[in-house]
Amino acid sequence: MKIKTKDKILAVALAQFNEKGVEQVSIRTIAGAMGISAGNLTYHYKNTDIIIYALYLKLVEELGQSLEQLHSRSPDLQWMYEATRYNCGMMWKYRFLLIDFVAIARRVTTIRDHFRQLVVLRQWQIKAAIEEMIKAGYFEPEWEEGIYDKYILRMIILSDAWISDAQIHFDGQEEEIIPFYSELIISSIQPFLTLEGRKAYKEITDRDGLGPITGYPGNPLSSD
Amino acid sequence: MKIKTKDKILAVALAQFNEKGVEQVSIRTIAGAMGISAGNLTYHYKNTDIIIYALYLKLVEELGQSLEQLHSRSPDLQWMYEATRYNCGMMWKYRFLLIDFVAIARRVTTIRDHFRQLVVLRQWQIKAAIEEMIKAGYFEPEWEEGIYDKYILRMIILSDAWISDAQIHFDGQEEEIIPFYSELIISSIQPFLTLEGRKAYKEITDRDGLGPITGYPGNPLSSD
DNA sequence: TCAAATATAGTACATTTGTACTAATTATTT
DNA sequence: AAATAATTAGTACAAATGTACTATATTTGA
Repeated sequence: MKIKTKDKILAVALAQFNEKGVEQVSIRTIAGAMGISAGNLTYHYKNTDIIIYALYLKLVEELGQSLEQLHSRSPDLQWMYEATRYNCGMMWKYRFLLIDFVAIARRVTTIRDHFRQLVVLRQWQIKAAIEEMIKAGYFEPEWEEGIYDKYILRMIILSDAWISDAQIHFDGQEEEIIPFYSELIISSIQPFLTLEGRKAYKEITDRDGLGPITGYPGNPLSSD
Repeated sequence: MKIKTKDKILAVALAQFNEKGVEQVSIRTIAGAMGISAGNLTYHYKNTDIIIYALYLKLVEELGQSLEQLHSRSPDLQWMYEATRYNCGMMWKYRFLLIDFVAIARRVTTIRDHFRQLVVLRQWQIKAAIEEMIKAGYFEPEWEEGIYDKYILRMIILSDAWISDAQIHFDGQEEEIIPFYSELIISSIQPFLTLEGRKAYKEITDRDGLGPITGYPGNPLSSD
């Protein structure tokens, strides 16, 4: 019983944050949607900042769990594909955090510091995976200093930014969004693949019915 | 005299938006910084939304001017480089718009619709430039359907997202930010270049002293 | 059971924000 | 110079927000 209310608050808050954005949600809107008093809500969470922080911790925890699972396997293309897909889903679940991240980081500085470390971790991880796959013959060896470092940075930025893009360019059709953008992110490895890498990549994408981009609304590149 | 106040309001508002974020700025904070009354400010701009919209129009106009200039030349690598550099500077000047874009688009729906069209335009433009450069032998011809379309989309997302990334990972050092990210964006063409393209690219970056990434704070990839 | 801890509702208050208005001042125009 | 328009200051108000507090109600544990 204890835990139930606290968890429900987080769930309702998450839904409201995602739908309306951080600034449009207050203790009172959450309490109102739950049918409890605002005074009661402050008993559990003093203000919205604390709720945001709690949700951030949940995201980090869930991402961490996926990392553990994936860490047990040796990284290959399939691994990269699954990891991206999974992370995109997770981020979409907590999308308000990424959409308003700068504003949130300004309000809750702990999140900013923590996130910085997270990014560093991700960089190491991807770097290791790529090196592995160069050895395995899927990725071209680095033909000039620093190209993979830059690529990793671009990929990480893209991994956080696609949600904002989706929020602006799609209206509503949730089911299409995650497949679309996870493919877009994954496809950034294409120009680095060897011939063998391309073959392996094609196998994976064919299996999942991926191909040229479609469904980007109002898009001249979109083949519809 | 007439115009002066209106323009100064926009200037002060821009500075405050960039520094504190959209939600922390009100008619009163702007008026306070200017030393005029809030009542006076509402005479010129009824509320902050209208100020935001005015600033958005200014950004669009300034970007349009750069497009015109660049349009008179035939697109080559040098052109792409300069365009990126210029656009980055412009976006940094109006960075609050991009940082809180989703929140702003929710508040001022006109901006959202307008921005969607803008993105479509940019896609066409880049697509045309790339086709040109494939013909010129700088870019590899498309070895699989759709790779350039996806690349363009990734590049556009990155072009809007780097500012948020900078806001989180850099503290203060403004001078470094624009060179750093404009190079990061430009470098995304590297894996698509032919041998000849690589040579041309190297010439450009060498001239400007660009190379492997440095200066990304707390970065394992950063060579310091 | 019955005291203590936990949870809930309700109220009140200081701040802030957009908005609307009035009155005064300054520029412009005829 | 007089009249008109444009600009500015100041005030007031309703709505919303975080915060703090009190008073019940409910659960828990000894």
